[in-house]
Amino acid sequence: MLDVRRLRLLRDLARLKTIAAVARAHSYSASAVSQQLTLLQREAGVELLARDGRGVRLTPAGAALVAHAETVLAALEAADATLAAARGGLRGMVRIGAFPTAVRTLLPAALASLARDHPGLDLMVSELDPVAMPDALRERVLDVALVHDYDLVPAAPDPTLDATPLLEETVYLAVPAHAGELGLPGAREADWILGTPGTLCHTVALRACEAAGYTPRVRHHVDDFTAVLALVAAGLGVALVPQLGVAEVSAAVRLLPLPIRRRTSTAHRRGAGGHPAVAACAEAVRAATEGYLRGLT
Amino acid sequence: MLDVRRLRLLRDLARLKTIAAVARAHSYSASAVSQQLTLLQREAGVELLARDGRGVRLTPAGAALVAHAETVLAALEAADATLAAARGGLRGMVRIGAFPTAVRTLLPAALASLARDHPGLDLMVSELDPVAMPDALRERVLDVALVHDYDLVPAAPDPTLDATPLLEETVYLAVPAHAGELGLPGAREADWILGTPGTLCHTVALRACEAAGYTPRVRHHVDDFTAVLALVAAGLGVALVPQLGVAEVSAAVRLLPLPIRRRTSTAHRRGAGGHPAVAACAEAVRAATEGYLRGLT
DNA sequence: CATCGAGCATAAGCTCAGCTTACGAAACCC
DNA sequence: GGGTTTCGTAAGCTGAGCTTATGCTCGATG
Repeated sequence: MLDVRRLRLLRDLARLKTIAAVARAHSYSASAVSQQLTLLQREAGVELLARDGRGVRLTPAGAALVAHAETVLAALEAADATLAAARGGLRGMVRIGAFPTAVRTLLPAALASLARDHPGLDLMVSELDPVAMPDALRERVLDVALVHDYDLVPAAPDPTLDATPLLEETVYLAVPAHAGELGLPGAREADWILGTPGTLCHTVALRACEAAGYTPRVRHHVDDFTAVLALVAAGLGVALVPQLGVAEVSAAVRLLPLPIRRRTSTAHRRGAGGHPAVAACAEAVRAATEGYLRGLT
Repeated sequence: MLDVRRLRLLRDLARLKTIAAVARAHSYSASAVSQQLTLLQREAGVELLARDGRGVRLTPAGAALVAHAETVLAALEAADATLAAARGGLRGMVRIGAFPTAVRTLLPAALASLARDHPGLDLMVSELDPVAMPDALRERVLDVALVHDYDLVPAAPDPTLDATPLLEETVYLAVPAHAGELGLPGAREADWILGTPGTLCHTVALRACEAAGYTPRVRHHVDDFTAVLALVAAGLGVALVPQLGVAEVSAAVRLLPLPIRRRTSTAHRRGAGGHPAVAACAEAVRAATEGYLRGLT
């Protein structure tokens, strides 16, 4: 019977593409991973990977085995979840990952209700950029995460994670109130305020401009939307801001709704949905979101 | 993450009831099994077993974990199956278990066609009593087995195995031609020819008589149905014989159909259904059965 | 009721799976 | 063509997990 630890390495290889990366993710030496994958191939009796340049790539058989590995690991995660339930339910550490805006808007109420209803839970919040969430979940650094999903960016459906939709917002183009231009095309010649490179916001803004037929002149790199809006109000540039990012609207800023939608979901490792603490967190965030949206209207 | 080897031990404990039996099944010392299960409990953080007299029993949490273990192990078996398919499909050893009658009637044609169509397969047939089949499958002594399922005996649906129905027969009461009695009640005073104790045939005959309101006077213990019919023809007693058991009917034997049905299925470990060799065997047996039945009418 | 055997747990010790570091080869980049 | 990255192999060490030995408890049996 196949060794599950090795299957996990193979699955991670499918995602991380290189043995060295898998080794880093598992805090192993690259040699150890290489050895274990070689042994897995011997067990399997088929070539699972082949050299490709100075790296490796999965053979079709390897990819097929990865699919099975996903189900095996999800089943193990589910087993863990029912054990956690048996262990007395809502106790222990839960690590929640959220993007900065959510930490300000959605999470406070959710955390308060969780702390009140389940005093046995040790909640830990990590502010993280959305792009880093999936990896953090998979590497078991996080248990629950708030993730984004734009139309513009390839949302790569992830077989190792389960996501349940939470809310959908419109994205605005924030421009100084006195500005004359309207909409994305009009911002072609404007100075742009983007997130720091590598963040999802950065990518989305680039893609949006690209779709409008130009590359923006990037002038500032700021992640915090309050700060971004302050810069816009000061007339220093334009920026993309999602609905959640505009808590109080300054009179010096005009918000032009764009046909870009931002969907937010709560995510967890597949199989961990049965974990009572995970389920409680997801539910608390959902309730807090509902409350927050009701408070806005 | 839970250790799969330990989960397997727990699952087998659920079936075999005692640590000692699990140890025997795995060719381990009882101590090793005990240690591993203790470690599994530590990993789980819940009591999974509790002492019960001089044995152990599963706690509810333990039973719940066993259910998850089943799905994990089935997924691993499925992974094995697709690897076998990738390995070039129909090569390697396949061990088939069948009851004696099937070995005579159904299997020859099936084996011939398998050997012809898939020369890479190494077929091994083991004659085994039906009651021993499930264990042999689980312990990986067999890959495919022909199993029985009477209305009379508790067919205990087995979550670790998959069975697909193959054929259904009537069971006859075989009596000497000159005998006057008719049906089961009339055989109350007769001498009975049964299988050796412990076999399924033995149990079924006892149950049938029990249902008719008496315990049979057992005179002979014979498993081979040809031999049984010879004894009946010689006037030495009566016996239960399934349809497959009566190849050629002697004039000295009268067959009275009973309202007892015997269903035969092909079975394999859950998840192994995708194994090309296993699938080919099951299909060959099915085709051979069809041919055999067509030859009878 | 005393004895015996079956089942389980713990202790102590040994072996091998699987990790590490060290090294070499091959491929991309400048 | 050096420098860097990636992978594989060799050699060696450590700990997980096996064994045997021992003791305890429970139930069956004469």
